[in-house]
Amino acid sequence: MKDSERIIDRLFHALGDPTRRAILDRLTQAPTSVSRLAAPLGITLTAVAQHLQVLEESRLVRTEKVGRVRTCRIEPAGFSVLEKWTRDHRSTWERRLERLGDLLAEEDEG
Amino acid sequence: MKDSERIIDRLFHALGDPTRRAILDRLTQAPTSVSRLAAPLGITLTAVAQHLQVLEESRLVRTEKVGRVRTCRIEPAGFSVLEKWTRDHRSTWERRLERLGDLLAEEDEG
DNA sequence: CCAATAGTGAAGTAACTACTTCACTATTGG
DNA sequence: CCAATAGTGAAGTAGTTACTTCACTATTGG
Repeated sequence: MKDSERIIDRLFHALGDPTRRAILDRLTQAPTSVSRLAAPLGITLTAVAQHLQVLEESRLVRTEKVGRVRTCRIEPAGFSVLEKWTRDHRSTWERRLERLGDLLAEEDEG
Repeated sequence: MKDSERIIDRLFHALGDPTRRAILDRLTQAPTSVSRLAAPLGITLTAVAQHLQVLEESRLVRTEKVGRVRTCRIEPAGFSVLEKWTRDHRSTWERRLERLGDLLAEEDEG
């Protein structure tokens, strides 16, 4: 598998979990600690830490430990990968749809 | 979990597999049969059929069986869901980045 | 100083995923 | 007609994932 493929793989995998998307939504409001993230999720600190590792690997989140507190924040890098993928593929689908439109037009004419 | 959440879940899960993305790429060229999809993938027909089920459920692919042949084609519905999700969330991240920019500006001034 | 707080690491588990094989049905070209 | 073709269904498997518990190491406020 290509390198870029592995990145996309991790990204979609990271986004494919509702708990991780909830974490992202939370972090969109403001940076926060692991415990504060865990509180409303109804799962253990450990589980949240594991999700955060996945999110960090896909560059959707960046964390930094100061003292005993690890602060988590949104990292836009992962999101730009998603945007680029979507943009790249959209043009292809649009082209396909245009072609479909052309075919239908030809059918109408014929 | 909300209904829309389950849709997003399925979508990201579907896109999170390289074989399924390969199938999508192939279908972008032209509609084709299950066997033709399987040929270059090096996995069994059955496996491809299983992937197709996932892709259909996430509305990225539509299939139709005529005679003994099932023809598969791109279905844009799933993609628009992805686009909408990306668009909705991008604005939030951009806002966050602007705020970050503002904070940095304030720091510079202060 | 020290009890409470914040997080880490390792190991286990139940459920899920991406496959496989094999037996089977339906369709069709020659 | 009938052998080859196209796909389906069920059941099994190896690996992964999303958790858990428990024991542990900082760090810090009072």
